[in-house]
Amino acid sequence: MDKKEEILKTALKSFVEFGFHATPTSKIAKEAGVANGTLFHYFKTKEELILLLYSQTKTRLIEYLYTNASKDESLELIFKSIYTNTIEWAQENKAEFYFIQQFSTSPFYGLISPEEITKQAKPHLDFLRDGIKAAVIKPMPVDLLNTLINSHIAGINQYLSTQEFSTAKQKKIINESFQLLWDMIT
Amino acid sequence: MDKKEEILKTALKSFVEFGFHATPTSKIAKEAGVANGTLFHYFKTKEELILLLYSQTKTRLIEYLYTNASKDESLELIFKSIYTNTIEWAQENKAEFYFIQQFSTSPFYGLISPEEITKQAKPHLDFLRDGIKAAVIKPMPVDLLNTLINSHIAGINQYLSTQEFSTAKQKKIINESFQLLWDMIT
DNA sequence: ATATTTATAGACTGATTAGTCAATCATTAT
DNA sequence: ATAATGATTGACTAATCAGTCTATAAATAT
Repeated sequence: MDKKEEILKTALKSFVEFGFHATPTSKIAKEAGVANGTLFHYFKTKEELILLLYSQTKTRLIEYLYTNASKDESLELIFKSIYTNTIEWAQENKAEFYFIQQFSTSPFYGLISPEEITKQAKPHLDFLRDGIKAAVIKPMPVDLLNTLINSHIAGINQYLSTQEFSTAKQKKIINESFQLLWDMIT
Repeated sequence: MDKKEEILKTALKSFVEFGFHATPTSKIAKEAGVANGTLFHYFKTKEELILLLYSQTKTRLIEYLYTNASKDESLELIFKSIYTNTIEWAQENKAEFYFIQQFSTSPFYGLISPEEITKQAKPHLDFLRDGIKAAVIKPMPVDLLNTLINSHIAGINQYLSTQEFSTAKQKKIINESFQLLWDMIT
């Protein structure tokens, strides 16, 4: 029904499989079941489509992370919830997570405005600042902390993706690696 | 003089700036100061050029890491040497390091043979196995360890690249973050 | 009912691209 | 010296691509 969403969904899949420029707009349109011109009705340019796809996907991830993070719990439990949520989302939305990484290490990333980057990082940075204020997390630059945490999660996710683990084994790895990270930053 | 090297060098710069497909072979040839046909004399296809560029760059990085790693020192000192060497290389060869990351999160990565991936990871995995045998490093899957270490380094490098630090400040960050990593895995 | 706006279609275009090819130039071997 | 091999050139091509354009259909407003 919603052709715009259909185009975005199809584009993401194809971008992940073939890359941005190796994915013609004509192919996206065809696989989305719309005409060539329809794609350009919803997106002025291919670049606009790519940029929106990134912003949308990244925003959806961040929104997911903070859904069931009740503020009553301890800092550690909240952090663990965000941590496991990220990996959970990445595992359940492999293409989307991979797309974010692919985009972030592509020249397109330079086209994202600093405001948007700041805005997307804000929830994490605020949380880390709280943790430092409460003397739970080590006093370090929050940017550095955030980068280390993100990298750690990317690494775990890569490890979980390259090999096939049972759900139980997977949970064990996530728990243990969380403990490593938590010990590192506290 | 060496046109092949000149083509590779030019291609890397352009790939980093514009992306793989947004960099025409004609432009690479022009900027390398050779004719269009010359490029295809050295590389059968553009893909071959891209793949060789990755293998070569990755190999050069790995070779650099193990140059001044004398085996007389303690495991910690050897590890620290490899750690700082990686960040040093990444800082001094920003385009090359960025290219490796860009390539690794692109569909091209799937074209690298498993043998080559295994071969490139071997030095690191061997080292980690030694560390576990010597009861210095925590007993965990070496693949997981390696992924965590690589991600950590990628993170630190990103942090150092996005902001401008004095050499002294930079050294301090590297030392402190190494300690975090070392404590985490031992 | 009628007018206006929005959605959809797909043929078309101008520009660009990877790769070819036939022809020289340079180097090395005989 | 001569032959043979490899390096280099740049014009050329067949294919492809992003984006345009005109025409209709559908939805919405008046």
